[in-house]
Amino acid sequence: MIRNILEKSIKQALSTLDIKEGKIILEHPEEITNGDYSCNIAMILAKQVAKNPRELAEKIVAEINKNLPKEISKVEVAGPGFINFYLSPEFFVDENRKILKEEKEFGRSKIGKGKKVIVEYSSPNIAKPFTIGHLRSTVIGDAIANILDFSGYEVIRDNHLGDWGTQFGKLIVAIKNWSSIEKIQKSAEPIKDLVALYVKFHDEAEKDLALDNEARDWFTKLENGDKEAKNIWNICVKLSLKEFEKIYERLGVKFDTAYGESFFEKKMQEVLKDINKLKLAKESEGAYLIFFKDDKYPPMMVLKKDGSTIYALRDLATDKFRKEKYGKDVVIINEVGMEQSLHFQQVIEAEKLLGYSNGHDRIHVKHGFYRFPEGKMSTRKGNGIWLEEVLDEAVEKAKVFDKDTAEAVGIGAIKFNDLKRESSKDIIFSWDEALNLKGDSGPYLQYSYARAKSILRKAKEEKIKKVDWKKIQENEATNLEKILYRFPEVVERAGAEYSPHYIATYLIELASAFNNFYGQGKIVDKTDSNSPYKVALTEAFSIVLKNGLNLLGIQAPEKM
RNA sequence: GCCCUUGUAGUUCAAUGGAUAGAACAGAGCUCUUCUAAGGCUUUGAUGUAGGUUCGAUUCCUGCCAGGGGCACCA
Repeated sequence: MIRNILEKSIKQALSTLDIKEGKIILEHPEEITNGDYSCNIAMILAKQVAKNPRELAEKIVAEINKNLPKEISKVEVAGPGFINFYLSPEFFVDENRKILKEEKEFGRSKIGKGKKVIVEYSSPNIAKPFTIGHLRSTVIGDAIANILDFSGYEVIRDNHLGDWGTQFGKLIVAIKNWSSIEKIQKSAEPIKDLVALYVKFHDEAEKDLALDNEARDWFTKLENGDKEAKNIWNICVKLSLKEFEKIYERLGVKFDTAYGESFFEKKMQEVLKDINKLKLAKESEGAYLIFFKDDKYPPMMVLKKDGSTIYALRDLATDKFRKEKYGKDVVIINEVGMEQSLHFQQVIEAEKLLGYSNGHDRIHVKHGFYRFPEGKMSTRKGNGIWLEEVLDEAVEKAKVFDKDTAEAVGIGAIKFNDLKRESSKDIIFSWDEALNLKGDSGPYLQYSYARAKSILRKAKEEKIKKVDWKKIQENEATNLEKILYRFPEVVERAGAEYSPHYIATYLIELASAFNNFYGQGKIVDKTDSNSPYKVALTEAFSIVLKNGLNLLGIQAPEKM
């Protein structure tokens, strides 16, 4: 990569000047007129060498100039002591050529070669609505998995279904009291019925305290393999999975594995044995919990006072299983909401104590809530917005422009709206914002892609010649070229920080540069000798944009 | 009470300790006989507050103010 060439150049200059090198940071200046890369090393080292920063920078530049790599056309000192690098036109031409050659492989790297990673995401709860709240984990987790896969990791995508827990006791009680499992099976909208029952349970339980105990009993029965309980549970799981499948299909999300929590039911005893062996847990108020040294975190419950298990223990069992199945070096990433931060800190700490984890192989990627003016949404109160309705509405809105691509565009809009921001922050949900088809949006990217494709079709019709790479004489690279080559490093950063939004914001910048390029004059023009190169550039743009959209899980329509 | 997290134009978001804090939407003004106007161009407008560290702070540290989340039998 070009970064390495620049770094080497700087290092060489520093060593001839006999300066102990500091950390070399290369960044892109915000103003593109300030060069393609900028280095602040002189300002950092100035004090150490007792020189003023500009003076030092000048010396470094003089050294670099003595042995200037062909990729660099100019190096200069600017501002308080920045060293700015201007890449040569030949470099950009070479990059474009590379993009056309590598096509959908452009941006792929081997950073993660030989490393395995499990990305756990989406993880909806059985018999609960798939709301817009689940969208975040689904979409962000999927993008992270795509990015890591593209970076050479062996990625296992796991949907950790919430198919176990006291909630099922509640559901069984509700079904038995106010409906029947047969009725639900016949229903046109079984999940909505189940949710309604769940909500009703909570309303009734406020008046009738006996219901909660009944629910606990039924969950215990379920854990003990009671036939009736198991049957109801099985049906609920099947109905839910069918519903989820529809959503995943529309979102274009796939999983490699979907071990529900129930799968770990029998594996928890082993974890308990490990805990006991190391004497990590103590009894308190009838329950059984792990206490942390110096109260680093609040104690974590593993068994309830009635002896039944709780999700913390299931999570430990899950990770123990993963380490056994995929090897102890596997990295586990949980894409789960912020509100579970403490839980994951506790789980990870416990896994360190248990020897399941070294502490670096367990990562909680957090995301904020979708927030509404009324406050945090809650399935319990029944005011969550169903994702299906949001998708339908988005698709409906997209039909105004083009019916054929409405599904891809509407869903692209929703996904991009989620992915474009740093995930840890809350999203204040507004229909206008989420369904926005203008500006910094998924449709803007898709539109730009379709437009580029249209130009390429036209170029073919007009029989524009292929570029003769040897004959290209460029004096000044376009802004589009100055952004295109950065894709691989953006992917690298997005992967390193588990942050798809870097790709999202990059793609917007890229598409803007292209649209500006488009606005500057004809691309397909037989009378223009530069036309072949402009067409090649358009193609390079379409390739990079498509690769980027793929990573975000957003479709790129050929026509719109 | 303790812990975590967030405060950037009217609004929604960017910004690897760097240069004149970028976009988009909304507002004002241009721009389709031309490969897609879901576009392009111009323009108005912002770092909650008080300190500290630093050559340099939206970014790091401390206090305060304001939002959000979590803290034992839900997941």
